[in-house]
Amino acid sequence: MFRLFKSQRLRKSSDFEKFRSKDTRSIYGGTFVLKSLKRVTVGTSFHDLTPRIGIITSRKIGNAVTRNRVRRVVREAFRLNLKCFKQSHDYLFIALLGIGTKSNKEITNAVLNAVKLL
RNA sequence: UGAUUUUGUAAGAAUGUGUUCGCUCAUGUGGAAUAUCAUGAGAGGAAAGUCCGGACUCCCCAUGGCAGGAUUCCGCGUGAAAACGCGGGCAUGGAGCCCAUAUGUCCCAUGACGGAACAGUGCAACAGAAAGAUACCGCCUUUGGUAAGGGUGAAAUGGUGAGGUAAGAGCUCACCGGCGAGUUAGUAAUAAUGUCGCGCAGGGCAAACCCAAUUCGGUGCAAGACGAAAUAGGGAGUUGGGUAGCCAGCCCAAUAACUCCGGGUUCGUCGCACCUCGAAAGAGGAAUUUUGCAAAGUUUUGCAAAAUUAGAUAAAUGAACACAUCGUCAUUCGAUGACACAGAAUCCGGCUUACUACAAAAUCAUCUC
Repeated sequence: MFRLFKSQRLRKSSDFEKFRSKDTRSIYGGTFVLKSLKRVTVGTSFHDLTPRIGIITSRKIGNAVTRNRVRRVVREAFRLNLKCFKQSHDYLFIALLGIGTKSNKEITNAVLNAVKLL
């Protein structure tokens, strides 16, 4: 129920390139930007319809330890609150400078608030 | 007690236990899957910087020359090599002792520590007349000579005394200092020298070019191999091409080869996870942990058995809650907050840098007896 499959993560650079299109909705959350994009689905199975997420943590936000932490926290927020994310949509989380000082709970709550506005 | 250095161990978003969820890999359940279940494993001393050296990879397994890079006191040892350890020498700096007819001795620290030569070139703030060739004041027999005196400076051509001179000067001499040769000591770096020679014809920088000796083929896992997918032998140019920066040598080709532009694809597997052998099943070995036995005698050794050996790829090693274990600091003294540097990316050995706590050892400083 709360599993996170590889099919629920964006793993190809072509998936990331699609977020450059005009249909992308984005919201600024202080220390991050969250983008969403409706995906063209072919099948009707779970893996075809499930929302997917990609996380971008550039070297600007800190060293490898903080980047790892941000990735894990955002992934965990996505996994435990999958119902908040729309079906057959792709989401892109871009971490910005200053996110390294936020605690795990602060990041989780900020992400969930941003998803409701999208 | 404090500081520094070295070594070791890891630990503050901690550790342990439990509950709930989750990730990666391996093995198993007849086969397959992004399904399911079970079992097991899953970040560091620097994983970092990518500075050296190697394994391994491909390129003509790599020969000669040029160019280019690297190294640089001596001896011994460890090591595949880089590098490290020990001892010695020299230079510079500091503390102590001795000392002024002196300039030694000892301890500590630091050191890219070959070469400044009738090999060559280059560089140098401020002050100063002048920093590599020069005359500001001064002195003299004044279109010139003079480095003794003054002044500047980190540094002005060795010091003291006498002779000498127009005034001066190693111009000459004595002593001291210096350089070279010889001799002696030492494996050597080097040191000593009442021997011989040289008046000492010019300072610093080689982490400036350079010179000398030794040494180095290039490429780096985005190496490289295989599969799948995709596509139009399209256009232009060159005439041998490949080949390390270049040349030679070497290899291949002869109507094809190469370069550029344009177009397409831009996925997977292996490499790659302790090692070796094997097609595979498997066999042998290594290391770690636990248990048992034995020996020494109190944490080591040996034997036996069992288990284990990180392997991701838009990046696994995690999240929430409860309980237990505590330490330091701050505050509003219920509690809350803070508590190092930092995340494997082909693998090893070094170096360097970042940095917290604890333990041990050494050195130094201070205090007490």
